[in-house]
Amino acid sequence: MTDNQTSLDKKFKSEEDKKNTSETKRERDELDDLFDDFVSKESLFKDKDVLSLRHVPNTIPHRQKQIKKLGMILAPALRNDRPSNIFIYGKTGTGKTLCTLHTLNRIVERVKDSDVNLTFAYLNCKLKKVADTEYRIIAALAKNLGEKVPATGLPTDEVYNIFLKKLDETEQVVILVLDEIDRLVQKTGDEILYTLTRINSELKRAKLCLIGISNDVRFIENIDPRVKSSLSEEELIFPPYNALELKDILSERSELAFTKDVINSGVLAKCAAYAAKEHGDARRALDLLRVAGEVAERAAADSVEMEHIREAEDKIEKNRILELVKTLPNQSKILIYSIFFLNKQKHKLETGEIYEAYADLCKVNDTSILTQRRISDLISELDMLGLINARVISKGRHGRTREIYSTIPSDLTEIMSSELRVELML
DNA sequence: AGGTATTCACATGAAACTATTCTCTGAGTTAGG
DNA sequence: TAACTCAGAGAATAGTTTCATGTGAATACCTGT
Repeated sequence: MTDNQTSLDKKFKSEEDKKNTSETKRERDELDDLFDDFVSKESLFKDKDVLSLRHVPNTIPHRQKQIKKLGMILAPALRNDRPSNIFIYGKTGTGKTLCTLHTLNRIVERVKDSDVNLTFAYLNCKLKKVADTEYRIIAALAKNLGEKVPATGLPTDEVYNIFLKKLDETEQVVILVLDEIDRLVQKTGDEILYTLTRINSELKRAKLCLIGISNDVRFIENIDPRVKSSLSEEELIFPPYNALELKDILSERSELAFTKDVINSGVLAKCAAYAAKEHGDARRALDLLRVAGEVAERAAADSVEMEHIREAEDKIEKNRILELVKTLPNQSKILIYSIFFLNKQKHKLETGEIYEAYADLCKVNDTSILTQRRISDLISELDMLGLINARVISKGRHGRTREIYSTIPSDLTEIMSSELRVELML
């Protein structure tokens, strides 16, 4: 056992010494050239921001129907009446948030010069530490109305009262958008929704309208029926975009984002097809286009070609995995590092050997060692994330175990391994 | 040969424990009247 | 005296461990031919 351990230690250590040698001398002049090139070359992009997720475009193709309906539902606000509560659902990247914000912005703009007092608050319930508990939601809302509340220390109903009081101070219509509302309910239960839907009966002057946005269609089915009926007075469904619609969106944005003739329609179609394959997610399509543009620019090409798309696809996927691994808890990082490491010598691994390697690594890293039971669960989690492939097999007399191997291309595991090693101080 | 029992090496579940984060409370402090 | 802060108590929660039980098939062991 101990022999085994020290040899493993050595192996882990020996690899990091290999590469810190040759790069320093010629770096400087090359870097100068690179900068010169970059400055002299004209950018492919006119305005890269248009392709970013934050960008709110002026027109939203293929969503007129939804926007119109939203507008119709919200229109009573123009007359200082309370619009019906709305429940919106649709998959990610189908423009739910975008359309909602667009419509709200327009309506607020419209109302600006009149004497109607209309505001809206947008909260993304997914954001940790911002809006993922009842207290935080209310606190965030109160802040939104210009009321200071301490981040902690007050009873929830106290904050609630502060919020109520401030809200009712003036005659106004407040539209509250709760994005990813399913996360909120998942974490904290539907009590808060009940409170919020009932709030209007306690208000004298102000009126509150709720807009709930959810990715999960089934979400509305398993919440309190009282909440259900009052939250979804109106329902709005955003279907996924198909490839043609995605192409329209892309071409519209690409005209704004790129300089002329950089992109031909074949490339756009390819982007759209790729994203349509992934359940019509416009966000992905735009991302892909942006990265492809960057790749092309880096390759000093005059236009974005198919191969750039392919490369971008690859790059995005790699980034996604990298991001995933980076956000893993420490123990899982050690675990996946040991899997990567063992994978180099052997394709198919078993729980037992991984656990041994993991335990050794923990000792090296001076971290507490979790039990095999827990590791077993962590392995399942990694499997769910798609970082590894694990399936239960029975090897007869030799027991039952999981057969485990990494699904990540080896060049990427190399990169991650070295990053993890630095991070974990192995 | 065919059938049954054993055994391995974990998987899977449930309950108990722990550490961390949230809420709440009341004492102390501050500021305004 | 009301409003505000803040430390610390208690509740809720997530992450783990402990204990118990389950699993599928290669292998060992019988049994009767």
